[in-house]
Amino acid sequence: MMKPNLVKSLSRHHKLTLFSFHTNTNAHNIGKFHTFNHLPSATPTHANVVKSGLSNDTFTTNNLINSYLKLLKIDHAHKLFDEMSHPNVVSWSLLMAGYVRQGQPNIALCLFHQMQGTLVMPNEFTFSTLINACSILANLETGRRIHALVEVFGYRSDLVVCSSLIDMYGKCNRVDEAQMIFDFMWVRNVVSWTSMITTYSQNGQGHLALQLFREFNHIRMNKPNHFMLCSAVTACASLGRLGSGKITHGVVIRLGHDASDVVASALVDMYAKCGCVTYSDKVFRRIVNPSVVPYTSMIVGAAKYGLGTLSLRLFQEMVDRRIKPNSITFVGVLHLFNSMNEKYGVMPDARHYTCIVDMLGRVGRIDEAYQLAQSVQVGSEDDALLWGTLLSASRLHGRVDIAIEASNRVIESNQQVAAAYVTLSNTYALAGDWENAHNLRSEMKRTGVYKEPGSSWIEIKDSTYLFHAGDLSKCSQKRELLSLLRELEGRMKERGHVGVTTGLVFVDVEEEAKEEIVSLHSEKLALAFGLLNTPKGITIIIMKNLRMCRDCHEAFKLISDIVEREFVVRDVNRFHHFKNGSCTCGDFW
DNA sequence: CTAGGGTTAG
Repeated sequence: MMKPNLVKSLSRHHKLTLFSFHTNTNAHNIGKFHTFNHLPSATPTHANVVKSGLSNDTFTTNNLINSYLKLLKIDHAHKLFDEMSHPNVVSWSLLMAGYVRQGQPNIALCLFHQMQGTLVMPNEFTFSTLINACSILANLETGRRIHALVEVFGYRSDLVVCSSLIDMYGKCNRVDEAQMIFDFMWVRNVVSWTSMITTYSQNGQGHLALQLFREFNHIRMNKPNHFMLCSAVTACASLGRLGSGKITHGVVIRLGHDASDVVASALVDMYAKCGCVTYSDKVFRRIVNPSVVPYTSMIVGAAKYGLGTLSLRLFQEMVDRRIKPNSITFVGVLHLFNSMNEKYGVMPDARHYTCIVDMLGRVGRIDEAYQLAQSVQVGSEDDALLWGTLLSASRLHGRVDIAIEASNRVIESNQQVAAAYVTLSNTYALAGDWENAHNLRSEMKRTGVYKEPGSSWIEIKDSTYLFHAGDLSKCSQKRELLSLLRELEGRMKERGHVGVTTGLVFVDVEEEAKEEIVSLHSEKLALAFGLLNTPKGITIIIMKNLRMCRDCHEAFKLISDIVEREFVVRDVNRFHHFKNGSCTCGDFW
């Protein structure tokens, strides 16, 4: 391998020698690079060097830097750069992009800082690289500063710069700002459309993502590529829209993108989230070398539908195939919590502890859950999740004492405050302490804390039906619902579910006054039901609060038996937490 | 000679 410093020093001090050096030695090395690294344009061509070597030192060195970067030798590249007497904007941009690609976007930003101390002016390449760095870091503050410079230097209409800006704002959860850029663009291409669709999709705006996706297809400027299709499929997944998901799957196949592993992974996840684990499996089995991502989707999907054995089998299969599970995989297989660090070297963090608290809490081991929550040091951002989880478990098991403590911790975190109030109030109500329940409600009213009502929806044929929690007023068949529930209870008893409580529990607190919570088994798993008629007169039941629980699955199967029809159930109490920010939406409890 | 989009969780 040639020594860059040698090339450099020769080029600086012995310019005449440079010619012969490159002619003889470097030509040989070019051949080597080519052969060993399969990077056709990784090295400067002989012609480039000859043409510019004597007169343009910067150009030559840039070519060498570029070669080193393509060979992932960033240290060599940086060294060359440091030795340059006149690095230009290309030299700077090259190095910044190299660091971003290498996973060190912070260094790229530092380099820009250094660059600002020189007379070299940034160009559109520099900006798109820097914006990309901010996007990866989800560093909104710096992103905005660079955006300002984009305006100052007159690159606001550059297509690539705008696409990066959309992406950056999207990754920082600033949908409005991303949309502003998109709306003001004069020229757009597939990438800019994809950036916008992805921004919607990743920020809980699946409807807008699908709307924009449809619009793109409607104007027929171009066919969607695998990037765009991925985001569209993800949007369907987040909405639980099986119908749209199937249509998008059709588009994927027609456009020949079904061989893309990433698209296939998105499809696997979409079907799992829409409740069709069978379809997930079909798509999954077509992936020749599935990565940890589709495996995780399958494992989590199976676990959510109570198919614990399948979930664990998939996990075992994954491990057997030497695919390394990551921290997300473990969220789906918490049973293996203890082997996380020992066997796989993944340190459990706040998210995993929250899941354990959830698991202990659900089965009624509240005190252990409480102890664990207390012992874990998590960042303040994760506090709401951790203590909110404990709070809902306390409500489930009527532990007013822990509920008070947990809700205080949630309120202190300043996130999900309204939900904490409601849950605490409901805990009081369930314990028969109506006075405190009402006091809390009045307190909320007085201080203007408002809780968004939770909702569920179900997709049947081409229509989506929406229900609000507890709102059975539009349900014309309340009586049928009740008799159906009785039947369910009876059948569950037949299958050996002892300790089934009969009847309905009314939680009488204002908005949720009419919410009926049905205790279906000894662990007081509360399932709220909605009911509707399909055009064909078939009864469909919607279950709220479906969780990872064997009994849920049992109930689910029973309902399937009764309605004898494929249907989709969505877990509506979902909690969004976006990749790069602390933005939350949806209804956690 | 330099730049931009995608998949897994809670």
